[in-house]
Amino acid sequence: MGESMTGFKRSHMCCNVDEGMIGQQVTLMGWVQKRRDLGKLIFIALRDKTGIVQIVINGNDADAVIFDKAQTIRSEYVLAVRGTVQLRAEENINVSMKTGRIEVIAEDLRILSEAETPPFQIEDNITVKDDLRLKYRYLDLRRPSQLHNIMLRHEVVQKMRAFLNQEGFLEIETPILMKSTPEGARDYLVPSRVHPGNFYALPQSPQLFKQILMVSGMDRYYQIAKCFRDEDLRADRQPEFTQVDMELSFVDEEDIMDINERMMKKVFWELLNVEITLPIPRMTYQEAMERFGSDKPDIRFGMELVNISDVVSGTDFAVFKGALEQGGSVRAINAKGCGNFPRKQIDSLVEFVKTYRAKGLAWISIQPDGSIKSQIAKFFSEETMQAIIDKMQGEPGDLILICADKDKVVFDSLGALRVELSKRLELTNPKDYKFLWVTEFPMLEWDEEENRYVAVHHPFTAPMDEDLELLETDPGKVRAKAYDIVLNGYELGGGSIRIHRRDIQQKMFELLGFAPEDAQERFGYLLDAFQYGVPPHGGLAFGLDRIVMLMTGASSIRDVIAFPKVKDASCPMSGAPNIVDQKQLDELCIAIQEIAETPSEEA
RNA sequence: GGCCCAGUGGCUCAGUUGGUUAGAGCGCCGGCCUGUCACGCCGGAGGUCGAGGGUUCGAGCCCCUUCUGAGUCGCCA
Repeated sequence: MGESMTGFKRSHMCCNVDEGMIGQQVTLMGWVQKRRDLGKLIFIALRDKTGIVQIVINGNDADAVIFDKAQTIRSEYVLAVRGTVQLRAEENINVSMKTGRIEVIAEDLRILSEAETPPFQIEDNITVKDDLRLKYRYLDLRRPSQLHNIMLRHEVVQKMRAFLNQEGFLEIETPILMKSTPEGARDYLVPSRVHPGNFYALPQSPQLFKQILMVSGMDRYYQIAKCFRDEDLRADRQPEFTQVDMELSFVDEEDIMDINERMMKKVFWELLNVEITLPIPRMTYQEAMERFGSDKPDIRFGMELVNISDVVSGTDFAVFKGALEQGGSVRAINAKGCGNFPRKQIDSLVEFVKTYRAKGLAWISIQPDGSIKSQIAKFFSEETMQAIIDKMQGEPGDLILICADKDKVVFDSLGALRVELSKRLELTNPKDYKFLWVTEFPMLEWDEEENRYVAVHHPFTAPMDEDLELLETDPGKVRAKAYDIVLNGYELGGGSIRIHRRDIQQKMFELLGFAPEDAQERFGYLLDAFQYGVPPHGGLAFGLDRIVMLMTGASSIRDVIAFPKVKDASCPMSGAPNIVDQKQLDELCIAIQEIAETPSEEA
């Protein structure tokens, strides 16, 4: 059992003890990182959130009770230590420790809490499986790298708050229990006890509320907003995540991009010492797709897509011909210096693009002597092969990878392929931060399943003024006043200028296939608000988790969230979600259907 | 739901063509040690090889089923 800390009051954090305090008495509290027992001399590395300091218990000098107690200490015990700061002898200095020039000679010691041996060692550079780490997340968070991530996240939020406050924003909370508007991602539902059979939804974003705040005249709003989406997880996607959400009145796209890039510049400079040159480059959606096959391109490396449809337009080669006849395209990337890839590796690239529904991948390998190896050479004349190589600026040692299909498949496949190649070839440096604005997103996208247009962003996104006429004639071609901020291949945030004209909003609902009463039922409170004087407005929301992930170099947003969920959206530590009492269900008038049992042994 | 990878002491892994008693490092426990800091030295404990079935004289290894986890596609206005 632990001892009381009565009579002990912490005077310093472990790493705040320094050379200026030689001879001074300090009281430290923390966890035992390590006990090194040399017999009559015991060293204890004591750790708190600031780091580690060395405690010394000398068998000749120390009180026998203290020394005996020190011998029982194990890793992760919680201690209170009172002692005197001492300069280490020259030969005992540990230059790799912040406190390596000093140590604390223990005069009194309390074991505040004993500890079981942890299931994994509390130190960096361990490779423990994620589910074990997350089951014992409180231990995992003791590791310096995880602690650092959480601390940096805190700093990022503070910097952003400070910046936005200075720019005249108000931080305002919006409801967590809100109205479900089934459009887009699945909602998490919360049953209402007072209204049996009725449900709240957890917000996928505070979108409508923040627009209404603009109608209220709040002028500039932000919120560190928890958002919820009941969709499958990814390394960069959690069912609950945090957005730095903002909305501004009387602004256009330029104003919003300006404020946000200045905020990013400040955060990266003050926290990482990374200089971001403004303005952040911009690229239209169209250009991003054509050049990188992605609306969130990683522009740290080249290997851009090239359309070679014209070069192969006269071909009889069925794969290319078929793609072109169906309105698709033939595009390629030049994997510089990959001409020496063995067949097995090329085959794995072919398999890779099949994930993206490409039927295959044609390749041309240019040997060091300039000769050509290609599985499609037999279908083309030498002149055509050479024309392809010329267009791809192929040189000896290069590997040209060609995909022919519908544009979407070609873009998805080659876009993902260039990223995959950059990983295999280690072309990118995670400390290299290349921001990009992607602009002029299409406003609508045809949904084959639902047989109607759906909003690419959301139904309140304003069309570009020059495309207004297209709303009537060719809605699929209308571009939106929408913009995404992209960093190293990740969508960090996105936003838009909103529709504030009633006629355009109605047209939009019409195109999306909402009957007027439908729109009123779902979004009526916003439309009502819009009848009472709505300022032109727009906004943006950042994925805080992703920003911090990229800033820390973590490979998953789980590493920058204190208590993340795992792939099946459960929490390995707390065990959520769980089955609830029948009594709770009864109170909510909820009946659970028979859940199909997994075929148990002899059911 | 699809594809793919993984599952062997507490942790991370090795384990040959299917062949004796399944190994290593770290951790843990005990002993020794007054300048360690990845302490050192000596000794020790610890395994249903994810689970079930099959093939075989013999399975950690081969086959089938299944569970768990990771990544990804679908999905994510």
